[in-house]
Amino acid sequence: MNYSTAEFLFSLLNQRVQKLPREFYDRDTQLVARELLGKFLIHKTGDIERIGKIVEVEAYLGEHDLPAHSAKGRTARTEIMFGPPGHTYVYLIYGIHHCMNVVTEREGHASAVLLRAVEPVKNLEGRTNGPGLLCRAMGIDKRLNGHDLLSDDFYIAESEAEKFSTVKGPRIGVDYAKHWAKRHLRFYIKGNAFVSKP
DNA sequence: CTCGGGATGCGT
DNA sequence: CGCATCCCGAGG
Repeated sequence: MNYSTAEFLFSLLNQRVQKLPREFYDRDTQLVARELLGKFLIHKTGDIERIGKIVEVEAYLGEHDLPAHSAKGRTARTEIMFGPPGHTYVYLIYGIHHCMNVVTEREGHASAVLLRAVEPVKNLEGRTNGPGLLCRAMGIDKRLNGHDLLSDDFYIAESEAEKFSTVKGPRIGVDYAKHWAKRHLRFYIKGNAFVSKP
């Protein structure tokens, strides 16, 4: 695998990389979504460490947000979304692909941020520009549902602040959701080549 | 229990 | 645009 520009930059900053604290996630979901851009998703399995830089996300705003799974209420499936912030919500969609979310805000708020795309930094194979592709490349599946992101094997970290512009727009694949479909709850790094649908 | 549909991705 | 492929949640 090539020593990519992103990996080179990451190695330079490696000593300063810090795991995001619980308080990061325990804030307004749209704010968390925007601030997740540029952060590093890190997953260690065995002796392999996979790293991707988050470049595209979507915010899902709790029980009243029609496309949010928590809009169905508290069920076995959505229980994680109603739980404390800083945990993962991973589910299988269309029987094929996995999607990864980060639970936000206080317990009971039932909000989350969907990770839609990452830029490969380390040990990622295949495409990463979509929620299902991202999970495949990062080795993420339902076994990681409910995982605490303050753990040492699966977490999100920040490095030195990187300058970029953020683009916002309607979420993908929720056209059925009336006025909720029109809200600009999707955010991505402007000009980044790994965004799913620029 | 059955059944309809989905925060996707890929091929036609 | 069709379809893979399975889980979920609603309804009987």
